[in-house]
Amino acid sequence: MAKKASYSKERRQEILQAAAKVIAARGLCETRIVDVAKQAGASAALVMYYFESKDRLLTEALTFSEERFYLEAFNQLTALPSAREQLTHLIESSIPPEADDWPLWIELWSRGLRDQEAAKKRSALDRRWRWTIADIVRTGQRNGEFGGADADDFSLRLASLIDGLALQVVLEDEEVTAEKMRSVCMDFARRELGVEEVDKAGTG
Amino acid sequence: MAKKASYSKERRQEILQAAAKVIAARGLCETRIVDVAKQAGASAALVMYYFESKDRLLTEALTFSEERFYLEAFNQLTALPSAREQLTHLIESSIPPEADDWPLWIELWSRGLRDQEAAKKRSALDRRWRWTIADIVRTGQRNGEFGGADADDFSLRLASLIDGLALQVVLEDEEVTAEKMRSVCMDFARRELGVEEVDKAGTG
DNA sequence: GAGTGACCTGAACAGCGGTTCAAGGTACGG
DNA sequence: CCGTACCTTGAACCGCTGTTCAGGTCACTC
Repeated sequence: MAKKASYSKERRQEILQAAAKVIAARGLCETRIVDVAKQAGASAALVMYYFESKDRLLTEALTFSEERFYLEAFNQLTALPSAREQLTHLIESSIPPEADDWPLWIELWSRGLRDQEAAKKRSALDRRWRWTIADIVRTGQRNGEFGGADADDFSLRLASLIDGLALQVVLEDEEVTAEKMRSVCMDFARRELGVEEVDKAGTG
Repeated sequence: MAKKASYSKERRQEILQAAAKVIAARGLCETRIVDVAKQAGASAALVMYYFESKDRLLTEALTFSEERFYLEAFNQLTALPSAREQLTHLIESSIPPEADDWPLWIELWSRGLRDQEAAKKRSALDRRWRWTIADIVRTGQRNGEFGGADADDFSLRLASLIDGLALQVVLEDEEVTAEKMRSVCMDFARRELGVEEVDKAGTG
């Protein structure tokens, strides 16, 4: 209703990106508007000019950042020729610390517990992520790369596995290294779909 | 070194429990010392008397609460006669909303990103949880209830799956209901270990 | 060159909330 | 009773931070 005109879209996005950076560094609780403003090379008042409140800024920053991550990942995927390679790349790109936005996801989870809007957006992002997996699987099954498992079931299980494992890796559980996460995920995919790991085709 | 004598152990625990309750209700960021004090039927100054700072209170409250949860769950498990029933119960007791401390776990995760102490404690708790699963599996394999899979591998995969799925359920993803989580976990266990679901043996 | 509207800021406001402190119970030993 | 040690509190302190506001710059129009 009382939605303010949003003015310069670019400046707005700069602030969102700055906010995401600060959140990733300091955490949601410890993020001050002044920090965000400094990071964006602006004044605190300007941040308030673009966002009605700190609350809205934070929620938007988190979802904006995850949206961006998804789009980039999706873009990279479509450039790959085979479903096998796509799935391998998807798994690879989920492994910390190369995948560096897990901290933001975790903050989004905790925010989603009380912020209805954040919860809704998070669900939507995750659902799209699972659909992406399922689509890869279906494509692979259609052209004979993959066998067996139901695509939707598989995507839910793989996505959950990735979430659970990445959590351990990010929080530095000694028993769950990035390498361990990789092997567990790839084993899982191989067993369920009959995929062979794609050797990272070398430089020319 | 400069550790204050901790005085009345009971009062201290009352405060910790009160803190956990407030955190679960309001979230970590929004938890005020006054809220905790009110919940514990005490003054804010008393909370400061038992804990050097708000920071320490929060971290201790989270880990204390999870420790309690684990002990209770473990206790229930040992009362069950067969490995099959133990595993089923373990899965059941992880499903929200019956399992009601997932919000606290999520807060602990986000806190673990920056609080070294919280991260360490979380890792330890999770490792112990996985060992518990692995022990059940080994017992079951020894007496012929279960077959196949490597116990440690299985426990990591099941625990990760549970984390990932519970997350979706807690954050109310429409596609992932509690029932869905149950069936996915049980299917996974059945497939990997050859378990049949234990019918909840009725009231004798 | 006055007017307008988008963009931006420094400075001040306001009140919240962690922390401190001086002091009042209360129990117990001598 | 007096002393002491633990437990508890109301009240004050004070720094911090979200938010507001009055105004300033710039570009562009008539």
